Parts: sequence; C-alpha cells; structure tokens
Amino acid sequence: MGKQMTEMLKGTLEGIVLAILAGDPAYGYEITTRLRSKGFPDIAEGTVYAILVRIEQKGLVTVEKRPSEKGPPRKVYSLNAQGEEYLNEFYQTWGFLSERLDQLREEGK
Amino acid sequence: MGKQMTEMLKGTLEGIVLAILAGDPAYGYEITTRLRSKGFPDIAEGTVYAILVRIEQKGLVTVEKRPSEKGPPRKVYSLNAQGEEYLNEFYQTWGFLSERLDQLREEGK
DNA sequence: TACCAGTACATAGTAGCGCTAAGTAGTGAA
DNA sequence: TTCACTACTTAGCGCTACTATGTACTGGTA
Repeated sequence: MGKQMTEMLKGTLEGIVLAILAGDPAYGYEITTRLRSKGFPDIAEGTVYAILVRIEQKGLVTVEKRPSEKGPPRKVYSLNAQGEEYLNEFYQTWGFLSERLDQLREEGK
Repeated sequence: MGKQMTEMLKGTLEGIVLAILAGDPAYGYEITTRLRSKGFPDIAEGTVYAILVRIEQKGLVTVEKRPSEKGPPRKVYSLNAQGEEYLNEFYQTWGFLSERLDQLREEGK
C-alpha cells in the first residue's frame, strides 16, 4: 500500500470500520474481507482486530459471541448509540477537513 | 483540539502544508499563522517546523534564507516539481478515501 | 536600563495509530 | 496427515502530531 495511504488511514480507518458496522453487525474476519473487496486490498487482519479491541474498550460497540460452522467462534460487533454519535463526529471532522482542502486546492490553482 | 481531529491530521497535515505552499512560498512562522486563521487554531508551532524539516529532507521543497526586520532570519519554502507531484498523489489518495467514505455513508442510511 | 511582547526557528520526549510478523485454534477436503 | 480456509490475538516497529521548552532577534515601554 502507498505510504501516503497508510498515514492517511491513521484516524480514518477506525471510522471506516464504524461506518461498516453502521450498515449491519459484523465480525472481524468478515470486516477484513469486506474491506478488501471494497477498495482496501492490503488491509492487514491484525489492524482490523486491533481496531475492534479499541472500539470495544471505548464502549462504541456491543459484542456477541456466536458459533461458526467453519472455525473458531465469531465475535459479532454491533454499533451502539455511543458508537453512532462517535461516527457522526467522525463524519463532521472529515467534512471539516474536506472543506479546508477543497478551499486550499482552489486557491492553489 | 479534538482527539479525532488530531488522529485524522496524521497523514493530512503534511499535505495541507504542501497545499499552502502550492499557493505561494512561505516561511514556517507564516504557515503557522495562516493555518490558525484558516480553521486550525490549535496547530502547534513545533508541529509545523517538524513537517518543514521532513518535506525538505524528502526533497519536496527548496529553501531560501531571507533576513527579517522583526526577528531571526526566515526560511522561505517553495514547492518544487517533486513536491507538486507528491501533492497530486496526496489529492488522489484523499479523493479515493472520500469516495469510499461517501459510499459507506450512503449504504449506512 | 531592564523587561516584555512579538517574531522566528529548533528539538527532546510522549502517545496513538496502522503495519509486520507470528502464533493459536477449529473445520473440512485432498 | 497435510493443507487450505476460517477466525481471533498479540508483541514490536515506524511514522505522525502534540507537549513543552529553549534559543535568538527586534522594538516598545516603564
């Protein structure tokens, strides 16, 4: 993955995962494969699990353990009310940065 | 500054500084004040200087020392060809992420 | 004169985030 | 029994922005 992308994902990948969970609940392995199919082919598994641990500790998700037919039990994550609020803040922060950048880009022309 | 903003600036603040320089050359102190007046009131001076050192080492800018009437000599930074290319890559990466996020946001509704 | 605010640059130390790499564990197919 | 796939975990690393502090020059003012 490009170095710029790696650095830019800091602070945004967490939001992206939350956005995925906002669609519907999912478990780690599933999130990884979804990310990979949706334009982030190089996201490492470890990265996703680290984010899941973090957002659980922050209290943004609820976790439910469900058995799997194909391997170890899954930990299914659902966004809770606090998580939705956090996601909205994330979108706002992103929007703010987008505005500044668009403006700078215009000025630079 | 919000913690989300701090994390999101990782990987973008450097690009923002390059975008400012794309408008016209500037020196560190000036960049800091410009940032503060343009919606980033809490950017620390030290952060800006660290970025300037970095982009100089990466060869994205040329530096010229000019005397100041009001203090120590200024180091004026200008974006060079390599810097412009890097800035374009930055915009592309940003655009890619924007698309993914917009898409996720739509799906989440 | 002495002090302070403003200008201008520099840097050591810290925390957070994503990545690398390696491991554990369960299932089913070759 | 070996391998591939599923599924989760964790230690260590590099990079970035922030905090805090320091240096140095100018001009105003008490």
